[in-house]
Amino acid sequence: MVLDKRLHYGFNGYQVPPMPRATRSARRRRSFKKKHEENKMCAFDLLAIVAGNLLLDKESAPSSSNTTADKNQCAAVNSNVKYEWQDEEKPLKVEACDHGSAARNFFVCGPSQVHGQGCSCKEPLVAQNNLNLRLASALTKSDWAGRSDAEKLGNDKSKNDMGTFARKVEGVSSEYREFGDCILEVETKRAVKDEPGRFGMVLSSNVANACSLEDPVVLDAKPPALASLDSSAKVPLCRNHIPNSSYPTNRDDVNVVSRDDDENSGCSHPITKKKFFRPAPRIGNRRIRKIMASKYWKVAPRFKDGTVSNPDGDLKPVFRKRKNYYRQQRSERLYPFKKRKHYAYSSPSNSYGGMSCNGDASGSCSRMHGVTGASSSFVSQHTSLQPRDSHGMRTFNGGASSSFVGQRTSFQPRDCHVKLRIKSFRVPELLVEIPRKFNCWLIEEDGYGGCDCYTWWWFTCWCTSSRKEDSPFLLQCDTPEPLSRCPPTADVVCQGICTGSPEPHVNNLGNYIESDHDSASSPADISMDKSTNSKALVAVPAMNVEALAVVPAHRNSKQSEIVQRRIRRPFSVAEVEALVQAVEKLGTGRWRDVKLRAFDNAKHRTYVDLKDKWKTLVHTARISPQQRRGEPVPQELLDRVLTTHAYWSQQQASQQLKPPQQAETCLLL
DNA sequence: TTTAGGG
DNA sequence: CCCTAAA
Repeated sequence: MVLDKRLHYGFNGYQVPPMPRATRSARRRRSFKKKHEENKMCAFDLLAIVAGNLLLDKESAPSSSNTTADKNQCAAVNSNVKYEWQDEEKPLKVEACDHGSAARNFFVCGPSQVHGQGCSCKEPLVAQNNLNLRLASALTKSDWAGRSDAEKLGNDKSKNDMGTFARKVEGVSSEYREFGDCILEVETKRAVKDEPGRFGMVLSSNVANACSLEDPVVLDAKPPALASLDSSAKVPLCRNHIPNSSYPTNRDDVNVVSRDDDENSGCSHPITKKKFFRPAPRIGNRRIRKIMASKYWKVAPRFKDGTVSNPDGDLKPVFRKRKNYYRQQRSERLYPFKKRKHYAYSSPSNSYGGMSCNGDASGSCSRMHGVTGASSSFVSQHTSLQPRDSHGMRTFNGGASSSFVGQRTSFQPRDCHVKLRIKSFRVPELLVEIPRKFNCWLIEEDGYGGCDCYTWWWFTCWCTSSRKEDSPFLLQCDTPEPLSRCPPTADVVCQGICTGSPEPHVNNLGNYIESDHDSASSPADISMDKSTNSKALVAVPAMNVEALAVVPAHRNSKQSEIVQRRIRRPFSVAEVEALVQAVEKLGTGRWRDVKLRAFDNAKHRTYVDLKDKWKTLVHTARISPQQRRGEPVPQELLDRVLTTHAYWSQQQASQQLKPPQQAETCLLL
């Protein structure tokens, strides 16, 4: 099915409001900063993905299969793909070329998570709340197997507790994990917190082939699918690394064009390359999930020629397990995000053809928070978009009715279950318009030369404007200019953030879709599918169309209001018991000690939580049993609470009297 | 960072 | 649980 002609592509960025002048104290400033960093995180949560067949332009076939893409260079070429970096003054043009061998799917992802919170590699990826799931490397197992140890080790020989190898590049640690036939790189830790806002796109190919799905795939869109990474998975090493530093820095207009002419199934080839950046996590998550699925599908016959097999049988059971796992993991996280305020930007909903979303809660396929200015569109052949101004993005409004079946946009309860049905479609040409002021790097990651490989193209963009090195989050982006209209739409959402950019171009808040029961937030869902013939590759974004609708940014937007809120986790009786015991011993003014003593292993319980819990316990103990709610706490414990509280209160009172006495004593002596 | 309290 | 003033 050939669907839509256009794909509007837009960017969203979280706009940090100007710091109030009144905010003078360092604490206040830190608080402000922290808050917005978190907001930005949220903003990045939402990504959209677009997948489709990317037919390559034979004409542009690169002359060499070699990749020379220097980070600062203009082009990277491999046997099948060519990228070009043009002069700073010129738009970046990227062409994917293939010689009719492989139909490709591509994903376009939004901005990547920029800030990491120092997550440990020991933790499940799902726990890497703030990290990117970088679908960096995608190697086939065979490819992997064919590598020398040295290659596998790459730059970093360290091995983490998960049995995976990690590497650190630019302050980012990542590890390689095996998924199905692929080796994916997952970012596990980011040391550099203050990085420029970025946009990211990931173009992937051949996924469909790898998955070999005949029918549309219905996936449960679970958000932080990272969890899906099997921690036990054996991790291969990879040599691909993120190039160090030196990103180009002065491109204003970027025009990306992907064209395809062919549709076959084969596989595109791999390319070896560099990645300059980290793709959006969420997307990554989705992506990974999908890939994982393929792992189980392996049992199904796979054909390079594109023959399809239907793995459903195997897939479902697996997914169920995974699902639970995700849920469990997720619950450990801080998800979901709480939407304090959101911009209910809504725009006309688009109809997505070929993609349907079924949610447990009707209309709640996904939830997004503050989405603006993001849109994508598939552009009909040979159409190209050119940036028209320095800030917004241009979009095609005309005539593009997409055939995607969209999800509803309204914000839904977080516990929604999302299912996506993806159908295939072809995208003759893809043009991506990137706002000026953002530099972009096309990153190509690749798989390997086999049919099962995946090829990824990454895009990183960020403000060209100088940012404050020391205070990236202090933004003076208080008056963002309205984005150009981005038609509601689409499947691709790209977000970015403009940190410290004096001239915010993109505005907006983060948006994200939450699609799981337990909730974690999940951005766009991606899934791909494969059709019997190469022509029918599919990719789907799980975004909420309406949510993606572009909304002119308003100066008074409250994007900064989106805040994360931890999931509520009632204390169990056992925890109460432990708390009471600790407080009996330590008193009521040493919550940190209480934490260390009794909840050291409960990372989700902070000393503040314990203090709060004690407070509520005292309250609970004082009220009648009829007034109590929640899991009943044994009266015995409540009695101890009162006793303990009374005791320590008295102690504190007496302590306050002592100092003077002691002083007096000293004086007397 | 912790503590203490209001919300 | 959140938010913050205070220490």
